[in-house]
Amino acid sequence: MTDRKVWTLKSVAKELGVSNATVSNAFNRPDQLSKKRREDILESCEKIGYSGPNKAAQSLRKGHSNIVALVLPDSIEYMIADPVASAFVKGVSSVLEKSKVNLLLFSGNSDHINAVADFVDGFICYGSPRNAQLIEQLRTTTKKVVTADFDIDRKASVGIDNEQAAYEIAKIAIKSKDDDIAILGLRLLESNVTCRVYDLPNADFQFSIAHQRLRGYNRAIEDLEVNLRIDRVWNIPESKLLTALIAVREALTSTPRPNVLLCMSDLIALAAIKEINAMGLKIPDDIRVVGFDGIDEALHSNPPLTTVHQNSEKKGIQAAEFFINRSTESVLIPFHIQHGGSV
Amino acid sequence: MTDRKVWTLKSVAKELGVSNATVSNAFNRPDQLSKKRREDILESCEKIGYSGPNKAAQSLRKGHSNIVALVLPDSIEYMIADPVASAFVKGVSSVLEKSKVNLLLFSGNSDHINAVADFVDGFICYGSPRNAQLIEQLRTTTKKVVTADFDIDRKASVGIDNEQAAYEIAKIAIKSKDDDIAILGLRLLESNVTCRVYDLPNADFQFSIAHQRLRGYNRAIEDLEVNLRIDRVWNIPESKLLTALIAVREALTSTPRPNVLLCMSDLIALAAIKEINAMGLKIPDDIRVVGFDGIDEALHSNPPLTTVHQNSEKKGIQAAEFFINRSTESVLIPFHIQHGGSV
DNA sequence: CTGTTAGCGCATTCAC
DNA sequence: GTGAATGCGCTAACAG
Repeated sequence: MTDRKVWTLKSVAKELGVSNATVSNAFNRPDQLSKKRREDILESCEKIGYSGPNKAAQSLRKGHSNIVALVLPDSIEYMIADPVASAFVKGVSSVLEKSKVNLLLFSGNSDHINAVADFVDGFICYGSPRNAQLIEQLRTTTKKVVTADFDIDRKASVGIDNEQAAYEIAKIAIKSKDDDIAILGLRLLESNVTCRVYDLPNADFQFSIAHQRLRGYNRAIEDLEVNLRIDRVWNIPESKLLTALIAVREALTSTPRPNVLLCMSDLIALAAIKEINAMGLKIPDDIRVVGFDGIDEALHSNPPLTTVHQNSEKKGIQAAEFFINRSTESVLIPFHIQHGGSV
Repeated sequence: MTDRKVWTLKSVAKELGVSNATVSNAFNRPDQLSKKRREDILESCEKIGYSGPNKAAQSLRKGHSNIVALVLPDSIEYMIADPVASAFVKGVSSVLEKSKVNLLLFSGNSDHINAVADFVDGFICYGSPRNAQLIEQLRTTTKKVVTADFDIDRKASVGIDNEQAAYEIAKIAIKSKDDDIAILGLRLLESNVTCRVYDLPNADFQFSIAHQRLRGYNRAIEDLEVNLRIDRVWNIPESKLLTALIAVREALTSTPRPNVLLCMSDLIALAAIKEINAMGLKIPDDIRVVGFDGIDEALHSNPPLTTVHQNSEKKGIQAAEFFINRSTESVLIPFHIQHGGSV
């Protein structure tokens, strides 16, 4: 295998007997030289195997790379397992691909956006990254930032009205003042544990979608004048069946057994439905269950899940379009209640 | 909002009254200066808000970036929808994340690897990219390349013995010399159409996994001395239920109706099972079906699918490890027959 | 241990 | 239209 010469713009210019600028212009600024000259040069480059200016050097010089980093809430593996996150990524990538912008996947567990910040034109950030330091880094970066399901002041964002959605679904789930409600929360706490939540953190975390949803539930609970016992709120650290199952079992085996389960994700609700069926209890007669997200699987449970449907793919599309258009807007995307048979 | 100064190594050096090299060394080569000096400098940098050398410039200078491009067979959206591809990506990302290497997703529909080649340390290429030009570009790049389910001469690769696997599963599916076999192929043709295949292309395409599997099927067919009619091979351009359904219907409505379906992916086989059930036919009595891949859904069809199980996630792990270790090996990963009730 | 120098590969002035 | 010069931000080699 003969090692082929590695061309640079400079060496190409010398080879062709023209100046560097001319070669550069041939690739970047057609108006700066005659058509014929340009075509000759491009043809020669093709022939010798020079496929154009080095993009890394170009990026250093021009200050942009045509790459955007998608900051995920957690690991890349987790994103793949989570249908909601996958749908978002799908939406983002469809827009970027059309715009010929490349996508770098960035784990929410990473230490520092610096590892990629200088290579990318900016960040699309989906949900609050597990490593909270990234938030501060994103807040202070000079690069473009669009967030989704999560806000950083003065940055463009897309999301839904989580509080209102939670309020509406809770109103549907709760039918009587005597209902005994349990809330299966998703990432209510910063820590990675599945447990009951007695005290809620005060800080930034209050703005997480989990807390927005919790406020919605609570508002419905107050409106309907029902009582929420102090030991009825659980934290689940990630939206996974097996993780959710732990909290589900705790809730279902507590005495008295709650008869309304407000779940902050469909995956949690589906875990609950499975467990309730396994226990031989009837949904919705013995227990009512509502979810959040509207994933496909929610249509196929027994009974189908009543849930908040949000269009994650569209959210991704919107976020990517905001990025491309350098928007600084914040929008709320519509959601709707999807009626199954679980209430 | 006060615009904070954007520091460069040079401006920081001037500010601190030391030379560029000293600042650079403080970040990159601790052995080149006293501990105290280093700590002082790093602390000052922290204070003024300089978070270290620009990675893009660093990469231009050093020649590596700690980013690897994962070249997908098709769009990113398609990868997300395909459980086999997702599992592969999951495997790759788990290894890269552990090694603190960043992942750029690169669509197999892209025009040219140039768009990212100068930013990345190399490519992991999963399956033959839809845009065949990328293959040639990958062949001639000077960057590191590892391929999976697909080969480029002289590059490291991981895969399974597709021909042998296809041979074994076909031997299980075929039970009599009188069996009437149909082959539902995945990407047997380069073109994006769902249709019968009468002639097979000769060129490079012969080395695709589809053709390896076809050879396996054919070897079993010859071994068992059964006859494969000339109009019994279909091409399906992508492993999707709806796309597969078209070919499935063509096959099932042809006269005489085949009684053995050799499917090159589980998704295709599952489409077939669904359709056969809908037609009121019995599996395996009326028709036998086998798949390829061993995805989770194959366990839950009615009846469960008999298929070739391959560990895609492990394949991803292996590919990423090859990349990290600069391996130039080619390995075949074991597969096994997963017995369901469909034969 | 420190500072100076010369590029990494390129794009943009500015004269001609 | 063209070519030389400057610098994007950095690091490695070298001299001190």
